[in-house]
Amino acid sequence: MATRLIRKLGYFTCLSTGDVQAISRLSGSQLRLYRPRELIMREGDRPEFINLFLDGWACRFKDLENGKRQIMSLFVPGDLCDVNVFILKEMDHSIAALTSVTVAEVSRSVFEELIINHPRVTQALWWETLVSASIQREWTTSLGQRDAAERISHLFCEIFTRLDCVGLTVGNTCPLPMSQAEIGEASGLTTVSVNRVLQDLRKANLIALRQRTLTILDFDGLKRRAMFNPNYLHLDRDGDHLAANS
Amino acid sequence: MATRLIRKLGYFTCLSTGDVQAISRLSGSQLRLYRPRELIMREGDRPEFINLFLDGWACRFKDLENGKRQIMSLFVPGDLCDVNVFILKEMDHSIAALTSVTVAEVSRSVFEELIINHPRVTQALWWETLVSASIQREWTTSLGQRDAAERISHLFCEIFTRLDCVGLTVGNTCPLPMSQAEIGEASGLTTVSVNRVLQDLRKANLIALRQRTLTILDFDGLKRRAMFNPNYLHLDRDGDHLAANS
DNA sequence: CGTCCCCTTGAATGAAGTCAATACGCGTGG
DNA sequence: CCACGCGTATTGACTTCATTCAAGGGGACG
Repeated sequence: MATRLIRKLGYFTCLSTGDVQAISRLSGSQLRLYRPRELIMREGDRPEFINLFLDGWACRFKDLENGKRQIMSLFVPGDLCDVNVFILKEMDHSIAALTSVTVAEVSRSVFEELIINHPRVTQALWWETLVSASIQREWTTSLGQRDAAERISHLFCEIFTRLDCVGLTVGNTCPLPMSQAEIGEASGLTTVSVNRVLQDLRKANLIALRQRTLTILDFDGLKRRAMFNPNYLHLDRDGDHLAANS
Repeated sequence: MATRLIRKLGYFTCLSTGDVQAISRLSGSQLRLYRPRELIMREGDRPEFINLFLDGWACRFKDLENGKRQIMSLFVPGDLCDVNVFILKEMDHSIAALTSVTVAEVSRSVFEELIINHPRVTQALWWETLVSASIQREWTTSLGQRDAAERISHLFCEIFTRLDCVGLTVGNTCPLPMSQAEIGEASGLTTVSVNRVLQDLRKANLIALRQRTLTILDFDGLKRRAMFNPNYLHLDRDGDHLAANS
């Protein structure tokens, strides 16, 4: 079921019952399972579906000629992979599962049927697209201007907030199913640096992290350390001012 | 006139005469002029227009609490600033002019009229949106995995290619109206580092750069130095495979 | 029991940042 | 016309943060 997505879009606007049902129908699309590290889309592929992530984590990444890899973004349950990708002839990067992953493969026709008949959902998906772009810009900012500890702290603040709005946190804990190497690939650091930063954050009593579970012991402190401002996630019911038009 | 945008969209698909006329009408929107360094949108503003850049360069940027600034993306003539931004309640970053800038302020109603009546233009604008997102991911990759010389070389390759596809290059030269400090803000480096990298690229006979004009003396060499693969710009007539559906 | 992956730690190295001084080009106003 | 100021570019010396290299430890699993 697409409950994660529906819950997330609720941060943008109030969806009607019909809207909710229409979105639910997306997860009636062909489901596909991937194992950890399995490729979901490969650079050069022609995109044929919009992947709706129902369960598990995945990432976009690019391998460079010099052997380095950058994880450019993360997918968590409730995320959609590029509304309207099939407009592009081929993928310019790859997508891989980080954990076991379940996706619904939404076809072009199913998607178009949805947006033609549900203008409010269309708006909500636009919002989702704009937020994804905003997250990507924030990652650019992190890599450009934040030091190692700030980057990782920021990443953790973002992940916790994103998971919280799809109901995947428990108290001050959330899953974090990434190895230190993968955290490094996402934050432009080496495994060794990630490890040292994590030690520091633990010593400062900001976080605990073990067995792929993150506990945020001092969210305010972590936010301060990260210079984290959640405004870029646009979770404050952005859509309300558009209600009159719907 | 919106000739730059029209020319760019031509890399995606063949537009009909009616499509072209409809896009041209966008530049009949309220025009606005900005001077160098003037703010075009401010963090916290409610977006009310889609800015279509007709002339001059601008940038998105974010100021961090520690006083650092990251330029997250560049706008050159023919670029659109966030199709459908008015869905967001407020801007999470600012946009400033780098040079003197002319924009057309496209209102929500004018924009909606365009996409309702011109499905092929709608597709082309989706393509533009997806390419912008792709560029943002490439910047993330650059900042995460490329060293100083590679970042700046990559930036130059990208800028030249983008300008070329809107007709703003002359031979192997193009405008580059950014100070070394601004190049640094875009590439996550200090002015001093930018200066040293530029010396190196000049000594290697890859580029010349003076008076805000970039000359690429050895594009292949520069691409190699940058690990530049233009696939992420999707300029190879991506739209052709969709022709049957239009 | 051995292997593989992941995490941890120390020491040496290196890329980019910081600090600081100087030079250059250009427009303004005396 | 020249002096001045301002923004921009350049250069050298020093520092620092993160990387690299290398080694070892722990846990899961066949």
